[in-house]
Amino acid sequence: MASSMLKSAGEIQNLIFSQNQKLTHLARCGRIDEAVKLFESMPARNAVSWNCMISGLAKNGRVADARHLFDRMASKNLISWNTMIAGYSHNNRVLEASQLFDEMPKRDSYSWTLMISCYSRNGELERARWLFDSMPGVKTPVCYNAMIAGYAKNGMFQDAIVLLTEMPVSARNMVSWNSVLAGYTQNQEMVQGLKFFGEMQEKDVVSWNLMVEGFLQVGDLESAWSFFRATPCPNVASWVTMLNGFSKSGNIDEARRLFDEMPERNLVAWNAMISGYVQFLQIEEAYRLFGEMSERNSVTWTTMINGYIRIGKLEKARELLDSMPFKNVVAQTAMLTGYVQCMRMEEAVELFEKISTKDDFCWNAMISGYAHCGRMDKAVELYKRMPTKSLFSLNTIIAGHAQQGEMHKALEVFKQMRERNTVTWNSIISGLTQNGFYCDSIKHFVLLRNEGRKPDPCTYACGLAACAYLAALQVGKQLHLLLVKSGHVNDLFAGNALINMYARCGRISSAKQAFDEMASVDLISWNTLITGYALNGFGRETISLFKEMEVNGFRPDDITFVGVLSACSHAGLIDEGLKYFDSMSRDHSVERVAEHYACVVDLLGRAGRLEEAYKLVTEMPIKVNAGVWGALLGACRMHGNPDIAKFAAEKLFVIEPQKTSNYVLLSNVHADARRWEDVDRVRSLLKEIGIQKQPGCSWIDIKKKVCSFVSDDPMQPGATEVGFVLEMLCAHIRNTEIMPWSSLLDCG
DNA sequence: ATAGGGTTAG
Repeated sequence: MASSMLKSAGEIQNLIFSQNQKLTHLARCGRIDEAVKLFESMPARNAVSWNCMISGLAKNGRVADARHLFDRMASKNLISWNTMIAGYSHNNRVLEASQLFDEMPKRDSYSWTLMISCYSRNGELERARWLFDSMPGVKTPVCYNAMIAGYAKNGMFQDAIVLLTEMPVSARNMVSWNSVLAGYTQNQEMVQGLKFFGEMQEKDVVSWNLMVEGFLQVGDLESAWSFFRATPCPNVASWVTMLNGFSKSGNIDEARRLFDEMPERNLVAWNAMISGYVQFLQIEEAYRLFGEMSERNSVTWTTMINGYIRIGKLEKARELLDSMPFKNVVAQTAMLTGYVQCMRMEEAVELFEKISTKDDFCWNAMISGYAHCGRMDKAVELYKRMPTKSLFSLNTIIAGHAQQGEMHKALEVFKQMRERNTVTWNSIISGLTQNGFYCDSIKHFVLLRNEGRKPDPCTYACGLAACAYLAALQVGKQLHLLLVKSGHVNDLFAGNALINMYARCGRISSAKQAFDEMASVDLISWNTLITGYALNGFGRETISLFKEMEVNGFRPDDITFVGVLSACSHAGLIDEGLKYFDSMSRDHSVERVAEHYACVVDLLGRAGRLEEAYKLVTEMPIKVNAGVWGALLGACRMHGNPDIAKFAAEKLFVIEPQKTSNYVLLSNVHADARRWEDVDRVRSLLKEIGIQKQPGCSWIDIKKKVCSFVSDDPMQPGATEVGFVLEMLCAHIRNTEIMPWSSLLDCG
C-alpha cells in the first residue's frame, strides 16, 4: 500500500509535465475555466505550471486574473515576468506592460522584444524605436521584424523598408519580407503591394496568401482568384482565405465548391464554411455541416448560435448554448446580443448575471442593450459597475446619449475622456449631425483632424451630411477633397453622403458626377441621386434615372418611389405620377406608405384635382399621417377650398397641436374665401391654446452682453445701422468666394 | 511554459 502511495521524484516530475501539457492545450482551445480547475487541483506544480496559467488567462482576456496569479507566485523567474508583459501586450495594455518592464529585476532579449512589439502594435512607433535603439547586445531577427511590422502596419512603409535594408543580411528572413508586404496589403495599398511582391527575392506561401487577402479586401475578386491559382503550394490558410473571399462577396456556391475541393480541412476551414452559410442565412445547411463535424471549438458553437439568432430563432440558439460542453464568454455574449437586439432585456440580464468571467465585449453588449432601448440610466449604472472601464463602453454611452437627443450629456462624457478613438469622434460627430447641430458637427470634424487623427469613411459621411443640411457647399467641397486624398473615396457610405451633399446644395451635376465616379454603387446611391434630382425639380431626369436604375438591375424600394412621385409632383407630371403610384405595388411589389400618398395628394392638389385628392385620402387603407393631411391642406390653400381645408386642418390640430403653420394656413384659406368669422375662430383657437407665432430671433454676444435681433422690428435700437452693415456684408458676400473654415481644414 | 508574418467566432 505505502509503496504505491509514495511516488518517486521522477514520477512526480512526469505527472507535472503531463498536466502542464494539458493546461497549455486547454488554454489554447479557449477552455480557460477548465484550465483553472485543473491548475487548482494539481497536487504539485512547478514554475512552468504557473507561467502557463498566467499566459492562458491573459490570452483569454482575463488579464486581471493573470496579474493576480503573477502577484501570488512565490518564485517568479524571468519567464514569468516576460509572460506577464506579453499578457498585457496581448490586451493592448501598454501602460501596465511598460511599468512591469521598468520594474523587472533582470531583462533578456525576449523582454526587450516584447516591449518593442507592444509599442509597435499600438502605434507608438517612436517609443518602440527608442527601445529598439537602446537595447543592449545583438538584436535578434525577431526584434527587427517586430519593429518592421510596426512601421508597416501603421502605414510607415518607407521606415519599414529602410530598416529592412539596414538589418544584417544574415538576420533577414521570410518574416521580415512578409511583414513589409502585410503593411501594404492590410492597408489596401495593392499597387505598391504588388510592386513590392514582384521585387521580393523569395516568396513563401504566406506572401501569396497576403496578396490574395489584400485583393479580396479591395474587392478585386478576380485578381485574388488568379493569385490563389498561381500560389505554388497553397496551404489550408490559402484555401480558407479564398473560400472566405467567395462567401463574403456573395458567391456561397463557389465557396462550397472550394470547400469540397480542399485537399485537407482543419477546424478553421469547417468554421469558415459554416460562417459562410450563416452569412447567407442558410442555417439548415450550416447546421448540417455542424452535425458532420468530428471536432468543434468555441468558434464553431458561437457561429452556429449566431446563425439561429440571425434568423430570429432565439430559442434554438439558447438550446445550443445550453448544450455546449464548455461554455465560454464569446458564445454567451453572442446569445446576450441576440436577446438585446430583440429587446428581451429580462432574459439578457438573467444570462448576463450568470456569466462568470465577463469581458469587455460582454459588458458592452449589455450596456449597448440598455442604450438601445432608451434606458440610459441603466446603461450608465452598468458602466459604473465595470471593474475595468473600456473605451468601447464609453463610446456606447456617448452614442446612446446622442440617440436619445441628449447631446449635452454626450459631450460631457466626451470632454472627460482621457483616451479617445475614431469611433468616439464618430459617435459625437454623427450625434451632432442627427440632432441638428450641424455647425458643431463640422467643428468637431476639424478638431479631430487637429488632434492628428484620421477621419474614416463614417466620419466623412457624417461631416458631409452636416454640410448637406446646412447647404454648406464650400465646406462640403473641401471635405470632398479630403475624402479623395484619404483614399476612402470608393467607400459606399462616404460616396453616398457625397452625392447627397451636392444634391442638397443644389449642385445636381456634381452629384451626378460623384455618382458616376463611384467604383460601385448600391440601392442607396441610386435613391440618393433620384431624390436629389426630385428635390431640385428635375422631373423628367428623375424618371429617366429611375429607368436607368432598373436597366442596371436594381430593384426600387419605397424610398425610390417617394423620390419619383415627388419629382412628378414638382414638375407637374400628373399622368406619369399616377401611373407610378399605380404600378409600384403591382409591378414592383413595393407597398405604399403614407409618404407616397402625401406625394400623390400634393400632385393632384397642384393640378387642381382637389376632389380626387380628398377621395384618395378618405379611402386610404393605411393610417393617414400629418404629411398627408398637410399636403391636402396645402392643396386647399392653393386652390381655395375652405371645406376640405377645415377637415384636414382639424385632423392636423389633433396630431400636431403645437404646429403654428397649420393654424395660419387654415386661417389664410378662410381669409381668401372671405369667411371672416372662420378666420376669427381659428385665430381665437390659436390664442385659446396659448400658441403664438414665434418671431424669428437671433443673437450674438459682444463683451459679455447678449444682443438679440428680432425679425421685422424697425423699433429695435440700432436697427438702421444693423440694416446698413448687413446690406454691405451681403454685397461683399456676392463678390467673394467664401471658404469658411478653410484655414482650419487645410486642404494643402 | 514566454517574443515576430498569414486563416475562423463575440
